Amino acid sequence: MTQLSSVELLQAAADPVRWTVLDRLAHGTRCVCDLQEHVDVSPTLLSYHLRILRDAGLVTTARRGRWVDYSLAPDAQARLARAMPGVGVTAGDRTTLELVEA
Amino acid sequence: MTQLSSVELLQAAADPVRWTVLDRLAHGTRCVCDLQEHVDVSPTLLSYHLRILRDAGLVTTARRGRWVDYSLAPDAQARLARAMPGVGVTAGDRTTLELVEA
DNA sequence: CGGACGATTCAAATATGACTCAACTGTCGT
DNA sequence: ACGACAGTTGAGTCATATTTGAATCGTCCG
Repeated sequence: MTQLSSVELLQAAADPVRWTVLDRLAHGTRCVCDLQEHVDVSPTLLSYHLRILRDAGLVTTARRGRWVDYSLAPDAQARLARAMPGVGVTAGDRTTLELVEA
Repeated sequence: MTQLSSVELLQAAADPVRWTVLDRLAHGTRCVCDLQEHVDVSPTLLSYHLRILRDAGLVTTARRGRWVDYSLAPDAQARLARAMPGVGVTAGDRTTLELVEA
């Protein structure tokens, strides 16, 4: 997992299934079975997308009995924020809230 | 241009050429000929990628004589920030700088 | 006007990523 | 140990985004 580029990171997030998973994980740790209920794809396909998120280092996993729990990696939000084009330029000190509500 | 989803917006940014263009435009308005020097693809291909950014509403254009100037749309940064997964969750009031430097 | 320049469009070829299905691993309950 | 459950893996198929080359449009200059 050789430190991904900004583009590779954005590509990992720029998919309907993976975006939904990341968004759900932002609420906290979830087992695959929970994620499954939110995406309407086959278990196999979900697994495929989860592997991409794992490989990107955006999520971490922990087995709990039969289940596997997924969590957002601690630095996931920060790495994604840093991956946005024009970050070194705008930044200054605007809050994300300001950007979101602009 | 029917209001794009978060994923569609991220997909527009998640490409090496388009990311580079957006990043460069964050510095200010640039003609195609300037962008051309920063991407190492054929003029035809650059035009293809620029059209995708236009269709996404992330950039605007203005003809100036023989040249065409591209600018970041006023709300581009904000729309991209809003497109990040987990935005409604984290947000609070952390500065982008905090996220970037975490 | 005619040619050169900057940039875009079109149609066709290619490459990449998403998706499917069958087989597999690890864990629990009996 | 057996079978069911939760999830993953691997090898293919298919769709779509990317890429290419030829032709085109608008603008400037001699």
